[in-house]
Amino acid sequence: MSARALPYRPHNHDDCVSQALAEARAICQEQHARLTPTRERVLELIWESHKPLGAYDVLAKLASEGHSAAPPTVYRALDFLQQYGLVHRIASLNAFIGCAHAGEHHTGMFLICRSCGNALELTDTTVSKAIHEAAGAEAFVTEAITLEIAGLCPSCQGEQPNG
Amino acid sequence: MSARALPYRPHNHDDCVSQALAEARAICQEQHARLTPTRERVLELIWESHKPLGAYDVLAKLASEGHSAAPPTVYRALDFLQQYGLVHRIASLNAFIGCAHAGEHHTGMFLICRSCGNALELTDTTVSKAIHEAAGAEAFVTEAITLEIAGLCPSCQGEQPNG
DNA sequence: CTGCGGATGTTATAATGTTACAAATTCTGC
DNA sequence: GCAGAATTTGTAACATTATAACATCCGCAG
Ligand SMILES: [Zn+2]
Ligand SMILES: [Zn+2]
Ligand SMILES: [Zn+2]
Ligand SMILES: [Zn+2]
Repeated sequence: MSARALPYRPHNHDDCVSQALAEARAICQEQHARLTPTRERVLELIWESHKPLGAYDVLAKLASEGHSAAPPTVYRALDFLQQYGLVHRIASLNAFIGCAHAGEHHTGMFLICRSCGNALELTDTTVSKAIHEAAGAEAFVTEAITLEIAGLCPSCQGEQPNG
Repeated sequence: MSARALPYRPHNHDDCVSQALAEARAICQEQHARLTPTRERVLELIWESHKPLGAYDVLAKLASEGHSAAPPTVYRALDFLQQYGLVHRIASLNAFIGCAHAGEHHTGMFLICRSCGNALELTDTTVSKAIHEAAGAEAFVTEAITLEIAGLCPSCQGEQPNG
């Protein structure tokens, strides 16, 4: 598995998509989960870019391609994809993004550019270890971590320092 | 300024409230910001417990005490309070909680118990340093950090390990 | 008094997410 | 293949969270 492209750098994004879909198929097969056409299409739409996409944006794209769809269709697909670690929900944006480390049992940390909207998923053991230790020091049992960093990506610095 | 009580331990919570209000008044005076009755009352309601409170919960409490109020009233007060660092928004819960470190220029990290609902705000320099370094390694300019840990607080462990 | 700016009131609406139940599809044991 | 069970999908209504737009009030400077 090659290194991931940085979202805010020009890159052949079709590779991102096909790699994500291939991994998804493999993971679902291994886990005996059914990556149905709707679920796969939703995953593909989420991967259309590296910008987190709202559920209703996905819904609109589905509708625009003739797929009769209502909110539960999308939310169910997204729930499924989250369950198998194929997408993440970005709580601070009410939006969803494809997981860049599917199947790797990781704690995602997202760098979200407020200018271009792209999000980069990182895993950093120093960070997650520090978090677990801080929580452990309070005798708290960690189950889920939401870590989202808003700011400016390298490409957007200098251009518009302010909104 | 004494150490804060742990939210999930029995404590004299009136002290939490009065300390928070006193700090808020001091901060607003210093910053030439107007802590109007509505804003102060909203802050007080947020501080009614250590559980994050939804905007519409605040609204209901205001209404129940005769204060004619609509959503914008609450959201405006919450915006103001956030702006002056007196409350935090918990993105993963769509809820708000009083800041335990008002005026201290900090990055809050929240331990949120899924059983009792209480949230503890920590500041941990090891964690924030690790986060800033990880973001810096990607040449990302950090502006805001959302860090919310869901799990079980000490008081709730053992009782109901599952939902 | 008068005008100005911040704060609030009021109504309506947008955006996000869920419940409930019916219909269709897929799987399983035979 | 076929009956029944389980999963998935369709559909309509609804719940929750948040904002837009505009009128009004209030404290204060001139
Ligand atoms: Zn890409
Ligand atoms: Zn991931
Ligand atoms: Zn308390
Ligand atoms: Zn705080």
